[in-house]
Amino acid sequence: MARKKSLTEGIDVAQQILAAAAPLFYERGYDAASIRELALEVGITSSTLYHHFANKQEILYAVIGTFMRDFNATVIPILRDGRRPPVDRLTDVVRLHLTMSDERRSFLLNANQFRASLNPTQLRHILDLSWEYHDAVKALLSEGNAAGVFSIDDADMTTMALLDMLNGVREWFNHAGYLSISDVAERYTQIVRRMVSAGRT
Amino acid sequence: MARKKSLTEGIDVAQQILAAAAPLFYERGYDAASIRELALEVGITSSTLYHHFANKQEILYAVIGTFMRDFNATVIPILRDGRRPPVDRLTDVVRLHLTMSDERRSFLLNANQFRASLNPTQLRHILDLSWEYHDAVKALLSEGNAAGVFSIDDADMTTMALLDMLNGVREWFNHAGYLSISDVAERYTQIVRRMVSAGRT
DNA sequence: GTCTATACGCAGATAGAC
DNA sequence: GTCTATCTGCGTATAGAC
Repeated sequence: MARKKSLTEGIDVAQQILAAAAPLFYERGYDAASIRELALEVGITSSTLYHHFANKQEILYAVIGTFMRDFNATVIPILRDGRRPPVDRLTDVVRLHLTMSDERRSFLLNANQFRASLNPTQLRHILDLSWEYHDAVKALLSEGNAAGVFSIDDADMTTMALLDMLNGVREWFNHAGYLSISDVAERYTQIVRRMVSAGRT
Repeated sequence: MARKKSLTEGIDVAQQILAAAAPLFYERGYDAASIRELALEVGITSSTLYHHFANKQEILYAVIGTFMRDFNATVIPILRDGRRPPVDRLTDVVRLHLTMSDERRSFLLNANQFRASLNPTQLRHILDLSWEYHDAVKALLSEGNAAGVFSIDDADMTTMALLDMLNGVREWFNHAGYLSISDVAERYTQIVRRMVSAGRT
């Protein structure tokens, strides 16, 4: 008879390490979180970690990179979907950005916070991913502006303002509060529409 | 004949420590920055640091608290100056927030980043300072809304969005870029006016 | 109020058996 | 692929002389 499998059995160990590292780095900080603590949470020893990753820095890089790639893969196609009205695409992205960065609090677009902990090559790759998203948002704003459905003065600055505002939410949003992340998304959608002067729906 | 005084002579050593600690903590992170490194930069030994502060955590607390108190003392009177039109007060605060957080990059309103490094009492004091500012901004938005010069749906959310957006600037703003902080302030003022639907000037 | 010397622990990382 | 054992250095912090 086949024995019962544990929940995590069969899931790649490297994946488990990343899944444990993400919230650990986010909550305690990269430097404050120790390799031993991480190993303990995964249920392995710290030596085993080094079989899967060359060093601690590579784990950080993998955490940030993996989540940002996922995020971009989800969001960028929506931003670029020319068949839909710009306002609708913008609304969807506001909601998705807030939802994803809440569910996976370790997701970092403002990876700036970890700039000092990554080597130059790693940092460049991360920033490239970040700019991919930024550029797609900016392109949508410009497109809407050209089409006359948005009215903005400076697409670059408006994009920065929008992204910073969305990234800020997970810092203060608390599940225990009276607002759900969905409530916040609804209110933020209204604010964003004002920012781009899209009028009321 | 009185001997020539060095620039820093006579300035309180504790003040010098804070002035050196602020950028160090900001750039390398609180955990990554060592007490020895800080001492070296001030030109004293690490032992001497402990004559002025009980421990490293107290230095962090003093850095954040000092700057936030200064900031509030400058900005809150402007927000509450009932003799001036709400739009003017808001514009001034956008500019001051950006200018001050650029000049003193270590100034942290989103002190959330350091929540794990402060003890509960310290954190509470810092968050109290943060809320003082938040509340003053929110009150201004509500006042303008009631007076009919602003039009916003949710003063709380708009305040959070506004502050996150302003705090975000120092993360990406680069002196080497083509925009000065004053240029950014001008563009952000326009964006903020749209957010509160204050119309064009 | 500043120094020299040092305690003490824990960090990241490695060697080598199984 | 995971373990036990361990290296080595640096971290915060302290003792005590001047």
